[in-house]
Amino acid sequence: MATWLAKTEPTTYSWQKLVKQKRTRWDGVRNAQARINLLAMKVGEQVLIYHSGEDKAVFGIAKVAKSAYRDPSADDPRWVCVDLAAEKELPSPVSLAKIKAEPALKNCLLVKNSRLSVMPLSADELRAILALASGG
DNA sequence: GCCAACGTTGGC
DNA sequence: GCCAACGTTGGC
Repeated sequence: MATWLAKTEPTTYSWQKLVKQKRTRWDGVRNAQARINLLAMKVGEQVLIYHSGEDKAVFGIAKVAKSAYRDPSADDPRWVCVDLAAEKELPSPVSLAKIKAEPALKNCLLVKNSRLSVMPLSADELRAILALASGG
């Protein structure tokens, strides 16, 4: 089972808003590589939600509620979106600084490719982030 | 098909 | 506010 990380600008759409709404359409992704990742998501897979901009931290875990389908917010029918449902909030947010300071996460795409908005996480990377979230 | 110019994202 | 990294566009 794959795990993912999706970025959002909290002023545009935040983890807190997802918790309130319980479920949302994750649309607006306009990057070819991110699109490939969206297409690979399967229902039930976990997606860490990361805030860029002011917060720069992972806040919670969502689950894929609906796999990729045409993004109605795009003119070009090739862009896709998924539906995500809030699953659980991390015990504490994991900041980008902590992620960068953690040797196990040195090569994760969040660090390596700061402009990618939807990316896969390896099992080890997920473990490392969750460990940081519970104070480890 | 190459590459310079430009736009955007996102960290600092 | 700045700039590096990256993607896209358009002239050739």
